[in-house]
Amino acid sequence: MKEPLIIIAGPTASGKTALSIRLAKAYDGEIISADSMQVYKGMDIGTAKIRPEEMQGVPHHLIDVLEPEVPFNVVTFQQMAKEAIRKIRQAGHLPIIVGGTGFYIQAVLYDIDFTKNDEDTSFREALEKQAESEEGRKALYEMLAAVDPDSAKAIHPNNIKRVIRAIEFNRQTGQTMSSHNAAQQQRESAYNSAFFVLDWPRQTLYSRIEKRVDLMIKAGLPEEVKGLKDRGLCADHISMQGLGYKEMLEYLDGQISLAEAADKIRLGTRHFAKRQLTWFRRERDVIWLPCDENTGEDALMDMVSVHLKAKNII
RNA sequence: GCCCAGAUAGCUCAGUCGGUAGAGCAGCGGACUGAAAAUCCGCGUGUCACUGGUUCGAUUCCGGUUCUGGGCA
Repeated sequence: MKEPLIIIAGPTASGKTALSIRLAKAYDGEIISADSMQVYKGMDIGTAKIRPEEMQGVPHHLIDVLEPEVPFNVVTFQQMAKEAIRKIRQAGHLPIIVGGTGFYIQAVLYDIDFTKNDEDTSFREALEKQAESEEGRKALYEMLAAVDPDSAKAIHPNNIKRVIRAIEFNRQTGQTMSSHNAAQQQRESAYNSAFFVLDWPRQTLYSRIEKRVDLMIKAGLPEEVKGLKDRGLCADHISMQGLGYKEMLEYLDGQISLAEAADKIRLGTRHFAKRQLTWFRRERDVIWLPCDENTGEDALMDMVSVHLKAKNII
């Protein structure tokens, strides 16, 4: 029998946190955050991070584990999440992954193989340098087409980030990205899992997002980012690519007004929520939980519990 | 009250020397396997304000009406 695993996913501002706490308390669970920004210490307001008093004693993993200067990525996440699951099971508890980063969830759920590479980034840096010019980008795409035609077909030439990664992957492993992806897609879930996605009417979700962004700014997002900027964080850091952070940096640098920054955050967050939903739609075996203003927490808990019982998770 | 300029996609506007129209943004859809809150791709029918006239044919020209700016009283 595979190990049990609950996943609570959904776009930003869909109510994942509240549901996860209730679930954890009801079924002796511990929470693993699948969020690329909440891992960072000192980034609280802009990430809508759960506050310690809201945790109600439920253990949380992968929140506040890195300094914002440190790069974070899916491989690190996968390692840390697997370790957290192991510990939670050891304690006899139920692991609950909660978050909106679909890629991270998939990496754990299907135990995707991220072949270990060496730490040497000089090759990638050379490719990135080449990508600065129009001709360089063309040459990179042609390089990919020569070495991995299938990936070249699948990746748009403008998506230079993925073109570079596919070239790098081939260089470091001797395999093609396309064959690796095809193999990984065959994987079965590594767990006896229930993958829930909170699903709101689009318009309602968007107004929840707008409200949340306004609250963040009132709650002191500009000051939070000011503090990070003062300690040396800038747009080059991965942590500062987070929504709310990159726009506030522009504001603090005097490039845009506070009102413009707020507009950009609202818009960027709506677009982000849309992308999250696109990801979950293509994911296999997800259980959509329809929500609207009248959906109570109890009703949500009931829906979830029915599925968990059917899968013998509880 | 008079004069002038507008009225075209959800918004800002372009355009049609008369043959029923197109950009940006918004919105929608999609991709994603070591930056993923990142990165990238695709999708444009709308009473061309209303109403008469001229015309084979009017969103386009002409008249009137309404509304919105601006100006003069």
